[in-house]
Amino acid sequence: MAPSSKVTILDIARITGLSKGTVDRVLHNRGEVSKKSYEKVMAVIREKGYQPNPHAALLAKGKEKVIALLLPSHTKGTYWDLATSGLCRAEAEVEPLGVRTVNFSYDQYNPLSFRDTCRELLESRPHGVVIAPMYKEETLSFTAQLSELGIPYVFIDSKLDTEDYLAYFGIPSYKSGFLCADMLCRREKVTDVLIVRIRRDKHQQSDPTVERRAGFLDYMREHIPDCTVRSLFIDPSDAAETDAVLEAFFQEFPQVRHIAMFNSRVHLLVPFLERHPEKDFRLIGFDNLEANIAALVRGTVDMLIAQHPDEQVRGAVQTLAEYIVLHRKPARKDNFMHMDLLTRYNAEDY
Amino acid sequence: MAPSSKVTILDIARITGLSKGTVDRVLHNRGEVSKKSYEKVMAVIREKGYQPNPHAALLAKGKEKVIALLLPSHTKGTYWDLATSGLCRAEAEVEPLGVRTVNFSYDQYNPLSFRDTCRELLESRPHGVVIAPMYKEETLSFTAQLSELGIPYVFIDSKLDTEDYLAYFGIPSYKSGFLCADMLCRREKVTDVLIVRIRRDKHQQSDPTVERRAGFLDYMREHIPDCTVRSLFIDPSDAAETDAVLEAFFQEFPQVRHIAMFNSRVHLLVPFLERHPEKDFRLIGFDNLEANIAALVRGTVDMLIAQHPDEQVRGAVQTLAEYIVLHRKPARKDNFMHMDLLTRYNAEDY
DNA sequence: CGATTTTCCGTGCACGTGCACGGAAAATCT
DNA sequence: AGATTTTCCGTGCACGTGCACGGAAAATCG
Repeated sequence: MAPSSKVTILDIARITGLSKGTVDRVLHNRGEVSKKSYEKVMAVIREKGYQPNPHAALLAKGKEKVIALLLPSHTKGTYWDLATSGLCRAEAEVEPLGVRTVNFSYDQYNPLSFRDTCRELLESRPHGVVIAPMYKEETLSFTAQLSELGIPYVFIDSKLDTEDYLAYFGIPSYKSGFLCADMLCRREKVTDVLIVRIRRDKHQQSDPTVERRAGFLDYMREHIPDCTVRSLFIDPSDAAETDAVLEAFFQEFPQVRHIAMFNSRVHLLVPFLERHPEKDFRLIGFDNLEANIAALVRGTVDMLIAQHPDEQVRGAVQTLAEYIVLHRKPARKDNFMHMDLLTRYNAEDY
Repeated sequence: MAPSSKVTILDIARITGLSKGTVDRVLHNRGEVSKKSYEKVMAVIREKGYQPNPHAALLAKGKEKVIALLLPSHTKGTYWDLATSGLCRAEAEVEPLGVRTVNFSYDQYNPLSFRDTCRELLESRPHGVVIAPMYKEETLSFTAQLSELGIPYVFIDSKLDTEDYLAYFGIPSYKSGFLCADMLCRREKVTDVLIVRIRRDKHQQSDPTVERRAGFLDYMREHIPDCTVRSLFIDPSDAAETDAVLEAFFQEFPQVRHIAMFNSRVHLLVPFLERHPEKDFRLIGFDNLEANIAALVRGTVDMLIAQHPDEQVRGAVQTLAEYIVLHRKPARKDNFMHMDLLTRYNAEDY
């Protein structure tokens, strides 16, 4: 017999001469089966290739599974807001599998909030978890608890070196920095580059921007060793100070035209840049926030590298759902996603 | 009562004082129900918001639905081969919905083959169809037949102006030509450009490359009006002739360094280009074929615009399956997908 | 040996829907 | 009026699995 998917539990019962109850016990190996019967059933399963019918299973047990999402709170217009659309699609896709999602969002600048949210999440006893890790230590202890409870989890955005995560969805951070440099400097003579960074809490240790910067700097060393690279720090919550810092910098270094950022706050520079159109700045940064796209289309931003958090969330939820319900292992553990290059001419279709 | 999804047919039967059989007849409006009963059931449904349980339905009727794919035959290494991975993923995703896919591939250079395949497909009476239209007239008569039979269909790659397609997945062709020009010419002084085209059958009337060329030329007219644009035709099946044609051209116009192609056969130029590294050509073209990616990574090809047929197929199958099984209408009819820009630094992760 | 525990297994109901069958009530006909 | 058709509706089984319950057979004990 070809291992067709038409083999039912009852078929196996008939063939082995046992009852469906016994076959069921073997399939879910919950004991109370003699060795002889166990072997007999297993032999038939191996030969005929039994595939459980997910509909019947779902219908029988009825209870829906729930996937918890542990993400930074997605205020409108911020990076994590981009994930929402993907989440909606994912919800629609896994709904027929009897899976529901629940949001647990935390303040990404507050490690205490992260820890509290973790506890809350654990108490809800979900069947699977999607994590965007921001704090290394806290995440590690959290995933340890998940493992102990046998709850599978998937990383998105960045990952940690735990061994038992089910999958990871994100872009290769180091390479994205490399790409960023190439896009800024190819076909142009560049002698002076500015990197604008976010002044932030030191607590945050699991940050892809660190690796991006490393990739960027390696590219520069390799391809344009005599180019000067300078850094500047801004405060994301203080627009006036940002402007002042930029003014002061370009007063001192008027020859600098090329600017790179390794996060999604590109739009913070836009007011300044648009007050100085004569300088013909070239700014490149990350992520397709609405404000960034708008500046891109206006020409103020030269290029964006998008990492599509919506696709990451969607992939994560889908993978987790299939694993929980159908016991299907993901094809790849590490799913590195496209780094999309956005210019004013291909940004409209997101 | 909130319109929770816990309302079953039996609930409705109890409330209306009728039996589940009658409710069932109303739900599938297959008659044999008095007006009074009909209205009573409908009222309850409107108020309580009945949502059928797809598992029970699928389990009960058992029979699987089938989606037919009408695509050009995807020989290994060609454009349509790229769709295969997306098809596999789609198959896995819709399998729990009880949907199967069947391939009907045709020779894209032979309209007769297209017509024959259409007939064959129709005879198999699928529940839904995915079409990549290559021949306009033939496709129109085909979709007309589908409409008559009440079979929903989805376009991918390019679409026709029929009104009753369920959805479309593809990239905006005109804009992709525009983008192509910008990527070739931004930040560089370009005075002379070559467009390499495929000499092909005149029958083919539904070809996105036409619109891409239009977008490209419009960009040039708009931004670099004094740039000369030349054209060249090659035969995709004759490598020797291709080389000869190219040699002759660049003998005559040695100043040309920038080359654009609006299809996936970029790799056909690679042997010639790699014999002349001293010329420092800049070639830009379409689609992430393995051969193209390899040349991109080597630096022979400067950039590729990828349209990800795998995602198109996946979206098409998914949409169709949800429509057939769950009667869920797609969120958008026209789904314009990303145009991905590929360079040597972001091509590896496909 | 009989009594009791343990091991093992079969039976039967539930999940929610689709659909065929047959039968009661109403409408029409003779 | 009774006989016949039409309209309408309820009942019951099937789909494949999960799981609880109870009971037979085997093993252990006194």
